[in-house]
Amino acid sequence: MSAPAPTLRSLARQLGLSRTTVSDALRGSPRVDPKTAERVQRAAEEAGYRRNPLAGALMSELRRSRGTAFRGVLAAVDFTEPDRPDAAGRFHRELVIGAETRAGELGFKVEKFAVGHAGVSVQRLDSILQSRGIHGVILLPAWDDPDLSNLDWTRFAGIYTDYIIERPALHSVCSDHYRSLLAALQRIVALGYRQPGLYLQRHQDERLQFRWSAAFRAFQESQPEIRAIPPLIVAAHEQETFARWFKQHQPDVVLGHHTDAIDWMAACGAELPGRHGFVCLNKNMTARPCAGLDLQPRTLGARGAELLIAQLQRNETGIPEWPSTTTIPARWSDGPTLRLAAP
Amino acid sequence: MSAPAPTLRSLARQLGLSRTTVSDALRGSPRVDPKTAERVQRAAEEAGYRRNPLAGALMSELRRSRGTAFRGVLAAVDFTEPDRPDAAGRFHRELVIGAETRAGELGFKVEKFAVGHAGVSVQRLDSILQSRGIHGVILLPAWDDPDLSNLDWTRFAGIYTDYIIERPALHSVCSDHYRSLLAALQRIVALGYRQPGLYLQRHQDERLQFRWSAAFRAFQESQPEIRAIPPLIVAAHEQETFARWFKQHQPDVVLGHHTDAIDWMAACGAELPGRHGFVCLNKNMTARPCAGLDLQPRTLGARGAELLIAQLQRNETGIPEWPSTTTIPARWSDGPTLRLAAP
DNA sequence: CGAAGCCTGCGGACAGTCCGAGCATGTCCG
DNA sequence: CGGACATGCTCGGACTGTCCGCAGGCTTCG
Repeated sequence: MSAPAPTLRSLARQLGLSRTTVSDALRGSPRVDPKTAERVQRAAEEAGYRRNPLAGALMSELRRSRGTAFRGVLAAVDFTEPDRPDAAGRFHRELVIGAETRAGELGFKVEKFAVGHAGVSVQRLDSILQSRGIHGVILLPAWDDPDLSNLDWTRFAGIYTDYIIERPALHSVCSDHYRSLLAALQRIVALGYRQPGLYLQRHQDERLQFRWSAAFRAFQESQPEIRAIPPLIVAAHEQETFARWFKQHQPDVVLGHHTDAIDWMAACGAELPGRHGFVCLNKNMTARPCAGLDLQPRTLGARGAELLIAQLQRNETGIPEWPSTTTIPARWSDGPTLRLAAP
Repeated sequence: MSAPAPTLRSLARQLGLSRTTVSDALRGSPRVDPKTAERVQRAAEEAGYRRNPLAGALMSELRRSRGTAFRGVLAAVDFTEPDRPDAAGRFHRELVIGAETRAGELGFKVEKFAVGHAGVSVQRLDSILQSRGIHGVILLPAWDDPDLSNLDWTRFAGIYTDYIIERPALHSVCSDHYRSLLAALQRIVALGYRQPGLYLQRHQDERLQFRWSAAFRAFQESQPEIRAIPPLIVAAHEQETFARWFKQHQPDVVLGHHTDAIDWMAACGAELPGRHGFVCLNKNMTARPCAGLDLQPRTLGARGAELLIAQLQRNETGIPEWPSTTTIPARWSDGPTLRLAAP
């Protein structure tokens, strides 16, 4: 019943062979005599031997790297684009810091590469990565649809730090915008606000397949005590459009990316953080202090590195059959544009 | 430049201590002299020592289980509940099959456990898992909120196959309901339908934080050529309620879980799959052939096992600081309740 | 007949952990 | 004061599976 589980060594003893030969035989190495191999395999099956997966993973990694200092390098690839907002730079830097830190803990290094507009071509990147022996690629978020299908993905494992997962469809990590906005609204209501308004640039909502506005409407629908205000979704930010919407619908709190709206609200007679409030939907994209959501780029970068390294350790490259998206909720952060307790 | 990476042994040699003492010191064991411990920690930091997580995972497992060697076992835990719909059984079985298959490829086995109502208590589960040396737990979806915070999570790594990630908040894998519904609607519109209607049980939408209805409304909002029909969201399925809604709003295609609705539509004079259509939102929960979404329980189970094993290989147990949700899109599946091309 | 090459199998080294053993020092009590 | 016992600290052994180098025996061929 409780016989000790068979190991390579016990099996070898029983067969009168060395553990090495048994190991080689079970993995089908050409170094062992086919007759011996078959004998070993039969004995292993009879004894119910199962190789320890942890030991296997450790040893193959150990012997392969042969004492060299670092075990692997990941590439962080940035698409330089002419029309990307400058503020995105900070978000990117934080993502990379998170990835670097976590990768370091797991024995990997991260190196940055720029592609497109102000960087190298995709072809060139391919050959650089090949010659450097880099097999893990972290793709930083791009403003427009990037296209990396030209990379020879049979040799790489990759991960996006964004929702956009086409061309090619790889695994990705990103914020859980939907859930985070619901949580933020619950918080806001707990603070006594009753007429939340959403203010977005159309491109930003479309990029996320309308997750911001969908969560907002779902919340309005599920909370009868809230007065439903139609979201203001614009092509470009303009004070006049905003002011018209604000005066017509009179939201007592506005959620949005564009922090200039704080001034525009004030210009319309709003009192922040007393009767009115402003919540920023991505605090990492603005330098202005305010309450809002921290989309946690560091944590995202860290989890991305983790997922990528797990793939490399399983020796998996290429485009996954079913790409998955791993999301992390945003962290709420208080600030001077919102009251701290219900009045 | 490329000095060999410092190991426990090299560090010990350099300090004139044994590898054991160094290991104990770095892990804060009370067995070492605090002065020695500090000396070791400083030296380790200086040398840039980083412990190999794979070796750590292997060794702690190996030495802890003494004899009954680690053979990589995961527990699939099912919450037996009196009020869960029977159809859920099939979804669960598929999840487990997916997990078993993928785990097998990675050298792990899966064993099933039942908790609650018709199974063991959480306390009992804890001691069973401990004594069996199992450290990876896959939590199958529950109809109501399960509570597993009584498990001693410092010793386990766990993953949910569901959105619900409270008590405690672990990582999870589940379908991307939001994105899948958007994709399904796009497909339906391409087939020429113009008045899609959504039919849900309230509990099912609430469980997913309204993701079904939110995606539906977001699609209506973004597609002006669609006639917006208010979703029918009921406490319990009743033909009369459905018929009233159907006759009033006249959807030409209905999306829902409850396949009886197909008969109810026909009773209202609908022609399937000609002028009208029905799309099932979870084909794995019904035996009736129809068009709809395959939420891919096998793929979910496989990815869950993968994520869990990656944690075990990093020797990570306990409740993660930032729980993440990994989602996989549903697969579209044609069927006899929907036309195959635009008329 | 000797050198070269192949086939087959073996031993060493490697990672970090845990337990029991061992040694030195301190304490207590007869 | 000395033996018994306790405590604090350190060390060595054993454990997992893999990979490379090495060695002994055999065959081949000039």
